[in-house]
Amino acid sequence: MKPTIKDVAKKANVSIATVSFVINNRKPISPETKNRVLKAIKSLNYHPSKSAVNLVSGKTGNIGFILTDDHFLRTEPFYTRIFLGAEFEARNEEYYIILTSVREDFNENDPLPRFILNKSVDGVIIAGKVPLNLVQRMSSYGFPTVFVDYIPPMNCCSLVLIDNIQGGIMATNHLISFGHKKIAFIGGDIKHPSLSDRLNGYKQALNDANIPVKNNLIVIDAKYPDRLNGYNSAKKLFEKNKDITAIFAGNDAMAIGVLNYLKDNGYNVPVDVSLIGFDDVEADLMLNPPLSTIKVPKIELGSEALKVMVNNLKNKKTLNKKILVPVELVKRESTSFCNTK
Amino acid sequence: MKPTIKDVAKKANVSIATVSFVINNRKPISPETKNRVLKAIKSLNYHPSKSAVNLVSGKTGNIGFILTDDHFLRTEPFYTRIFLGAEFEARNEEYYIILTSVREDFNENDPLPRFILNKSVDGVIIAGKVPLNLVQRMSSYGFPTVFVDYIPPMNCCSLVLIDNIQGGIMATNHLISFGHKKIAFIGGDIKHPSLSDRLNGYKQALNDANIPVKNNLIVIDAKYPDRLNGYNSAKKLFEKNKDITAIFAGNDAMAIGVLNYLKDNGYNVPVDVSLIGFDDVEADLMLNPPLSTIKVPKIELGSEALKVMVNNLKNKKTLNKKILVPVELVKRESTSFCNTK
DNA sequence: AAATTAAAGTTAAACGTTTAACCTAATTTA
DNA sequence: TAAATTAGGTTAAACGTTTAACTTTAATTT
Repeated sequence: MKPTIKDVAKKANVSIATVSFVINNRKPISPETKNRVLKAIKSLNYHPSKSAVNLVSGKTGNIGFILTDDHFLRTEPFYTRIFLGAEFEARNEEYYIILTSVREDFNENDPLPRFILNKSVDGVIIAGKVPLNLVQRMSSYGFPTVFVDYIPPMNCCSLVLIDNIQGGIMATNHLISFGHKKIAFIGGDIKHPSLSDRLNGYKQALNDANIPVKNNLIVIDAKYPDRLNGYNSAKKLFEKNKDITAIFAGNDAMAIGVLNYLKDNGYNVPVDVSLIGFDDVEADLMLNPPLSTIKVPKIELGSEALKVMVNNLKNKKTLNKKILVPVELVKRESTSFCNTK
Repeated sequence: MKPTIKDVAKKANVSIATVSFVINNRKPISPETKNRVLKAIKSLNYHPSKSAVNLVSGKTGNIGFILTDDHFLRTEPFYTRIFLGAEFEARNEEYYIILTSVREDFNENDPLPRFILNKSVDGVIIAGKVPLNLVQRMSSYGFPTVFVDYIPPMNCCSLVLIDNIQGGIMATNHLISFGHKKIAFIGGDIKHPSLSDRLNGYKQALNDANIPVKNNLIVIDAKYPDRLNGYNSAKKLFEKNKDITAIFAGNDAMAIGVLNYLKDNGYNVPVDVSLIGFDDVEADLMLNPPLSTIKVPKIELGSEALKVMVNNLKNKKTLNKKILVPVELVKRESTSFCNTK
């Protein structure tokens, strides 16, 4: 039978309250007593019953984690990494994470995640863009909520975001520092805040360097930022502009498409054209040349989200905190000095 | 304040025991009373406290799910799909799944997953190959355990496995049915049970068709079944044998490598050589031609594992049940009739 | 030296369920 | 017709913790 606090108390010859005080060190206990208790705990291999603790504390000790199926199953382990970061941090904080996914087309007929309905969590972390309907219906349950890599339309919660503007600046500055002046930006649907912020960073960096921002060097009409659209956007770009020497792609998937286009059309990367992406995904290293990029620290996004959550939970007040997680320039082989003047 | 069973009892004008009986329908309750209770539950939006239920039942209502980091973060969403299948099934069974990952090099210095140490789960599902040390140390905790897609060295637990032999037979028969006789098998490290079973299926199908099994048509010396090794194995194969008309690759990753080799060397697939893989991963559809393969139902592996788990939990006896989940032939464009005689 | 405070414990209530044991009235069985 | 069973409930104990309230002894303050 699993030992209980009573067994420990009996063995250490103290009351169960004393055992509890030792475990949670809430009250001064003499070193001798404390040692006896600790020894008893160890020898019995005692662990407090979570249900009992939860019952009296009114907490569940669980944190819900929601993302959409397609984010979870995405080829690039982006959101899975975020989850892992959160899970890792949860170990320190003694929380369990209950992961669940919702369909991309979640609607009013779909039931909310079970842990919401049954109130089996203390708070909820939402990663990536999720259907609006979900966010709206959840809000009435009043769970402390942290969004990661997504800004919900309502101003309600703590946010953990990628510092996309700064990343855009860094990527562009990296190209500028190599002497490039004809720098293009290729991004997908600009309604996605991440991409538009990266574009803003691009513009800002050009302005700061007194390089004029030209609209014909900006291709942002693709629906979805994937490889194929990267390829097509590059095509569109180069058919009108021959003298581009550097490209900043809104993410690595598009950058890979751009790279394929450049290769197919006889451009040498980085000798003829420098190319930098954004995200830092595994595939970057398999490329020829390996892709320079802005590294997004996915694990940290997750662990940061969990820290914010725990903080909100401890302070009882749900601050609408916004955290911008810094990104990092990763210089590989796809960027180098500008050869044309 | 969250409503309790007392609030429901008061509102329905019955004792709390009656409410409990209605919820779990353990005792006969008159229709009128039952209705009053149900109505009260609904109007208060009452949900039983999980902690309280767990405390008295001695169960946690949680199932632990363990896999290694690299399996979780794998580019192909194989194990994530298995998890999703389990999670989905868990919804019906009213269990929560607590997912955690361990490092590939998990050793005696690493702590066991928290939910094991704290006994916060009723059972554990282990997906894919995990370090032996983990399995050994866990076993002393006596949790009901179900392994998915991995056969641990000790005979101890329920197993949910892919029917690899049958799949190997199906793939080979598919090629045979197209008139092929010179059929090669390319697999990686044959110590992995999945691959060796697929090879066994291949041999069995050839035998049944009275086609001699030739060792020079079997390449199984690659360390790891990935694309690169698929490419190299194909090279090795074709440098010695020119008259091969069909290839069965042990998994899709290797098949993709094989396809690349064939293209690089002027072979037309499927006109010159038919090619079939195993797994059915997303990348198959992006190929030219799309790859014929044996589909492994990942979601079902997970849901099956959860069903077995729940069964073990309910019957109190942990049966060492073995389940072989059937696979399915997916005919695409990479296989067709044999053109040489 | 008396009064106050602090240290180190103990006791018992509370958390929200389930369930064994009990009760009453109505129905069935012999 | 008396006894036994069944339907439809209630009461109270139990699950394993935390914590407020209390006690005793020792140390500190005035």
